[in-house]
Amino acid sequence: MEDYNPKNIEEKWRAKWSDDDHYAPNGDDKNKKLYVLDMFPYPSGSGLHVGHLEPYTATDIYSRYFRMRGYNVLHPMGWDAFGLPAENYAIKTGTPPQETTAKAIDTFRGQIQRMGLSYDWSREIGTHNPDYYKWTQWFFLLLYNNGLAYKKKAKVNWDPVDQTVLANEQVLPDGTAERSGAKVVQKDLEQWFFKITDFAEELIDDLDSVDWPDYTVANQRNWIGRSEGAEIEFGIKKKFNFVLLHGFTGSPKDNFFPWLKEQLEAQGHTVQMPTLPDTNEPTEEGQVGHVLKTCTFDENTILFGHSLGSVVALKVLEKLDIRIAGLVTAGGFVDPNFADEDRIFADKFKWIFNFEKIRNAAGFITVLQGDEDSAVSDEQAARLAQGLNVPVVRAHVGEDHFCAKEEPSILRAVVPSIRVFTTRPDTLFGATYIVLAPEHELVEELKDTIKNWNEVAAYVEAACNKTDVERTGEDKDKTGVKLEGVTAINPANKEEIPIYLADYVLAHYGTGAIMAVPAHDERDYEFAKKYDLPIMPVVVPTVDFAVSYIMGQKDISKKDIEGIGGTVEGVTEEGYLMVSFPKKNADAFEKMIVEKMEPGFWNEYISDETVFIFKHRDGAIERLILSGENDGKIRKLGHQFNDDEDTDESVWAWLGENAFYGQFFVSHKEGVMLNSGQFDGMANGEAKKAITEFVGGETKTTYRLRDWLVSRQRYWGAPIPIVYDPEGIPHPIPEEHLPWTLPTDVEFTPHGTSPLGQSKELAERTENIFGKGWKPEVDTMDTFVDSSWYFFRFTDPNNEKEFASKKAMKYWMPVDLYMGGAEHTVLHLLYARFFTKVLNKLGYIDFNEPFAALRHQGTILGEDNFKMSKSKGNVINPDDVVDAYGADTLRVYEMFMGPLEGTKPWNTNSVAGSHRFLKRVWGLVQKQEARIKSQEGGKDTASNAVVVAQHRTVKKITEDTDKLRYNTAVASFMEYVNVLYEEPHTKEQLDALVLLLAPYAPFIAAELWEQLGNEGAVHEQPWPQYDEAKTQTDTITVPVQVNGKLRAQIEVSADIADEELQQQALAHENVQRHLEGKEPKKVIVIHQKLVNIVV
RNA sequence: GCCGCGGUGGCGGAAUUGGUAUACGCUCGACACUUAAAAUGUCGUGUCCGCAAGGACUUGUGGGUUCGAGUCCCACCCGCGGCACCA
Repeated sequence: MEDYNPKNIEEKWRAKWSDDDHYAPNGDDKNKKLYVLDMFPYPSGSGLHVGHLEPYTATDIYSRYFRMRGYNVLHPMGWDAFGLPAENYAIKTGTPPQETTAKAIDTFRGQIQRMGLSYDWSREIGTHNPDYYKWTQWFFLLLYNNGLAYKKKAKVNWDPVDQTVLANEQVLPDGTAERSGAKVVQKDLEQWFFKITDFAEELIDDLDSVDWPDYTVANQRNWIGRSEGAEIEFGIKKKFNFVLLHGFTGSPKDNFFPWLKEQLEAQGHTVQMPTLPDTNEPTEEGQVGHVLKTCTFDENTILFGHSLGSVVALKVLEKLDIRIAGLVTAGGFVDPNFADEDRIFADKFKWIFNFEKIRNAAGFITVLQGDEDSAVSDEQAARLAQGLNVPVVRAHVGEDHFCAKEEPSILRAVVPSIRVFTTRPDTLFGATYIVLAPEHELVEELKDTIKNWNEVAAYVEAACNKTDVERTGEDKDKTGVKLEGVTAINPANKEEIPIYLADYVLAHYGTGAIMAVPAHDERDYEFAKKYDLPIMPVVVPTVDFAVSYIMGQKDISKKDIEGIGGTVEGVTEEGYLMVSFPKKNADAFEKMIVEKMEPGFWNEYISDETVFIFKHRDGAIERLILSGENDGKIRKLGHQFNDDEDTDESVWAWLGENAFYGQFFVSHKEGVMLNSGQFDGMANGEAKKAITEFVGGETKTTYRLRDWLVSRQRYWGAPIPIVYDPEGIPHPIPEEHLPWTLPTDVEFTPHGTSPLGQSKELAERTENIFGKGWKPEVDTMDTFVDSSWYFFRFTDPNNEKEFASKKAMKYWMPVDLYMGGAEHTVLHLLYARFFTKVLNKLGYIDFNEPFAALRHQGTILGEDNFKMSKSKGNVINPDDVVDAYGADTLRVYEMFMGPLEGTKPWNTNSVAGSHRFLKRVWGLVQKQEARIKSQEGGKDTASNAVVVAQHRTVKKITEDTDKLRYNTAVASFMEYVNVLYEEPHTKEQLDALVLLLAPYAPFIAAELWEQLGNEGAVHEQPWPQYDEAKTQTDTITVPVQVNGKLRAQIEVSADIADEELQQQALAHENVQRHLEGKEPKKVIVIHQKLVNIVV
């Protein structure tokens, strides 16, 4: 009888299983395919830790289990090999990342193979291999060619010491860099982005279709952050002096001109609308001269030109020696080359412009281009905009080339206004000021109008120099500055309201501007309090108010209120205590009032949501009750006892007078409109829509999600496949030049620019292929790009023509079980889903979500309950555990520790316990050999108990393995083995045990299967079956309760009738004793389960 | 603050769909084997009362529903994770 020696058997079987594709899928039955995937690791220099092994073992058990059930299982492994640690190591030591990475991968692979994990090594991939990143680059081009990758200037965190860009996560709350401790500055850099925001809606909606942990789905939703609301336009209170110039063959009576004039004059502006001379044969001198002669210009002038009128406008500005408020063009151009026909005026104008002069002569400039303009091409518009250094603004036109009688987009563009995004359009009447983000473009536009410009400019500069962290983190004390000399008009009530600049409004969210409603928004409230701005409640919460002055004998504290399930809603400035509590607690509430205050309190007026407002007032016995019904109406105050008091006060009058609204109104989002003109009395939910329509606003959904910045000023990543022509215009590298390889002639020490910039080879390569003066992009891609598509590659890893064939993806995808760390609940999963949606949209695949089911493993802590770390010295090295106990023990222990997703501490004693269990399994089989010998000729028998245990165990392990409940599965193994030690059994029970154990402890199972004299490999056997009938015992123990308390256990035949069971239960001695001679009122018999006798 | 998850012995954790709470393992104690230790085996191990039979209490706290609640409902407390001046 041999002792269990894991070292020997594990070596033996590992050698047998060592060929690359030992575990390659080999069937083609689509109905029985299973793709089981681990999040592939970053191969770090320090090797695998025990935490890696938990998910790997979990998916391995799952894969082996389904193989035994006849499934065609794809279970691959690879390396997320690009990344910072290897590069940082290179900076320190000069060792190229290629070398360290290759070494680390070998270590990882060796450790993984040692654990008996059944990966198909013929599909191994590494993201750093040119064969792989060729396709990463191909994906970049796919996005680029479909308008989903673009370059723009972005504000980034720059560490002046390390000379590199930092992620937001790497900047501490005090604005210093986590690593270097240097003060991080904001720097504008040209960066590449992926347009993930285009998919925000699907990324949220499709979460409904996946089997993922709740919190992962919630985190994704949270991150994407959908808000439904409206955009509303606020006019600026200022009288402008408009000069409107019509176009070629036009007149002020044509098109939208009369309408526009009427609209502007209605808003109080003055309008000059000259008839330009020789409209059918215009000349520059004639038209420009006429305008300069007949129109007056001042700093409040807004010059507008339609079509040729815009050319006239430009020429006029060239000649003006004062600065006007703004310039707007619609269908304008600076280039006489028309696609359709030549224009007669083409050589009557000089097509050279002094753009610099023009730009300086106008406060703001807007270039409008209608959709599909047949007269002016997009290119002409773009040239105009480029000269003026502004973006082209796309406008929906009423008719081609802005020729309708009404053109609202022009009206909007011509009058400076502020567009805000709000989720609470119902509170529009309560908007008492406007806040712009410091970066808001309007600030610059209004430069000439703002009286305190120096102060404003200083605030803007200070805000722009702050990092995001500084602006949003730590003390959120609100700061801001008022724009003097400019006010806005609330479009709902036409009130004039001030405009502030404050950094609590973020430029990149919504429109970068908000309407502030201090009565219904905490932040606005705080700001309003600080700057003494008016607060106007417009929604009264749908609750009843009961207002009471009570004789204050004892104080009611917050604790008293909460003790009876009430909520303290707030304290008014005058010291009133506002309280609400559920109606069912009314009695308790009254009791408290009586105890604390005075007798005879009432509760018949309390509804489900009643807010009480108390005021202690010595001697006063006055009660004011407002409403006994909650019907959404605003009630007048009434007096319960003191009829001589004034009863005409409105809720609002009372509340307003006491000015407690901050907290209370903000926390109640539902209610009835008030102070909102015609909308008074409407439910606020309805008012959202009604008020949006009333002011011509637009319903809008906004997302928190921002586009994905993929540029990294780093070496160890996939180079971005872009080159720049001598004018600096980016061009995609044609596919035939992929992989666009990472150069090796670089130094790793940071210089503040991307390491690729130093490469001579890369520069020469670029010029050789594209021509003199062409330059390569020197940034590499975020490593999250590499991992956003690797699961596709595994389905077809050696394909040289495509990233994966449609056939292979159709067969294998989506991933049936994806296992990995909870730290990836947001970024990696979001990016992978984004790539999948792009491929779906472009017709490469026909599914929408890459990972059908997802599970996370929890963290394994050190024995001291702290996270394992070198500095704490609590790291468990898996190699040591394997050396001491074998891989099977480590596998079984990690599965037995607790639920997969839980955080749990390592416990060396428990490892020994798992080892003991395997030794006991081993011992059973050794004894079996001896038993067979001693029983030669005799008869093998198994007890009933053992047969029942066998079938129950098969059932339980099958169910638990299906559901990845491995901890309870291992517990069942232990119970079964305990039974086998006590009861006579045959080889059948041992075979079942070894088969069940095969996915969990593959080495010992293989060895014992052989020792039991069975043919073939244990892992290729069919999964054992159980017989439901054999899971039942002949007799059962039924608990008997008296009044719900356990008083006896009776042993009865399993097929006993309920009546018989009841009789036996009643007959039991201890039961009789507890009945104390009384007749049972009721006896509850749960078939085969329980008897409860009620007396 | 908002969203999500959880709270059960000395520890990790079980408990079907409302039906014997504490399975399984660890720890600890006693015993057996041994010159001894390790290993192994047997028994015990929620708290309290009791020699025992038996009884009382117990799943974060307080209420509720039910013949019966760890499980369902209400309120609260605590812990973990995510987001956080996102209008």
